[in-house]
Amino acid sequence: MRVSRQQVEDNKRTILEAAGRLFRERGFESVTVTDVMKSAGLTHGGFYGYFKSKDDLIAQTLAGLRGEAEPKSTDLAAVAQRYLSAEHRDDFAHGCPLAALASEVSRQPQGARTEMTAFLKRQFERLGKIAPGLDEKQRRRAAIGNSASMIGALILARMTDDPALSNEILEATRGWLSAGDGEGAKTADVA
Amino acid sequence: MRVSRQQVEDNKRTILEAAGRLFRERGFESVTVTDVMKSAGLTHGGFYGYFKSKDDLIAQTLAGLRGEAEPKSTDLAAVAQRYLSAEHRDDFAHGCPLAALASEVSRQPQGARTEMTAFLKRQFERLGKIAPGLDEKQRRRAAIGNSASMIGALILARMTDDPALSNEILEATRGWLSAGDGEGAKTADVA
DNA sequence: TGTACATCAGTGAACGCGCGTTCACTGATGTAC
DNA sequence: TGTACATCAGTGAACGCGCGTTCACTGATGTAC
Repeated sequence: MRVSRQQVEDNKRTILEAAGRLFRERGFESVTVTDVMKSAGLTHGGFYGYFKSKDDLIAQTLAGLRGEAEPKSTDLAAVAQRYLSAEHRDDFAHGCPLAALASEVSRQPQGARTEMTAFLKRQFERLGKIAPGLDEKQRRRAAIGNSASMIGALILARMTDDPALSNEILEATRGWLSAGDGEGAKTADVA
Repeated sequence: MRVSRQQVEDNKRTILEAAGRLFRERGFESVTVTDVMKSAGLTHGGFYGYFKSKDDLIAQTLAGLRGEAEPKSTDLAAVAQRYLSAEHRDDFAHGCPLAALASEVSRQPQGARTEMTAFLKRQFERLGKIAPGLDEKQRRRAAIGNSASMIGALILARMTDDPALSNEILEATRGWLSAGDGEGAKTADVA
């Protein structure tokens, strides 16, 4: 059942999209090659026509994140508001790959780690442009600090089985991030 | 080869300690029952004398974290300094269980999520006592924000395969956390 | 305190299962004339 | 443009393997007298 060249191209994109969703939902290990192919409307046997191995699929899936549309923002508070929303927390499949997969990537081979690192670097650069700060260096530091906070908060909010605590984590982190100095809400150095 | 009651007690503790180390190093899924038992100096067959299932082992291991000694601190900056150190980053086995396992716990059954939630609550309470802030509510917000930042930064520093970026993440987050207001290094609301 | 027996922690072979991967086959696509 | 043939994307059975789990057995521990 040979299919057209166009179909092959479409299928590869469909497979990568399915993998992107499934990996974020359930992690790399729990998702099988058969799961991904079925989700793309194919059978598992055809997989190795597209990818060298499951590891190759993982690396290519992460590389493909480059193409995903990032919501444009000129305001860091707006970014945090969206990132730390209940909707984002509850939508693993289309959410931030760093929050969903960073821990697991630590234990993945080279390819995956390199691709995810590239994604992280772009995130820092993107936030660095809209972060406050007197100079480049301060803006970058703010970009990194804000990223770490948002990603950490989202991971914790997703981890707990206590809904009230989950909401509190999102809300508290939003408030803490946007708190001015007068509130003394940052660290011991301030106190 | 029956062993003494004391030995049984010791073995259970040894198994749980081995599991705590291995799970943090490699994640729940990659660690096998055989790995844990071997690491405890036993064979896999005896496992089900101690635990109902692998899921039960996971839940009991997380419950056992309660007993781990937390370094005493009265200073949030000192906590961050230690938490965001290269040593902590490179020592999965004895490091923070939240940084190592929070993502995977999201996809675990009830038991694991409940135990990890209890651990997280204690962490918030512990930091709430030493966090700056005018009232209880502000201190709790600072405890949550600082926790999210530190955990997120550690996860990202462990994820990347770029050593320079990894160090930068730790250093930038430390600096960002302790930055006063004058530096305008927090969020768009400040700008 | 010593002895005889019951208990049961630990062992290692074996199980069923699902995984990643391979492969012979099929039939629609692409190409040569 | 039509026809004949070569190509090759997709299928589904089969593979080897390692996993979680079970179980008959062993022999040291614990107990009853």
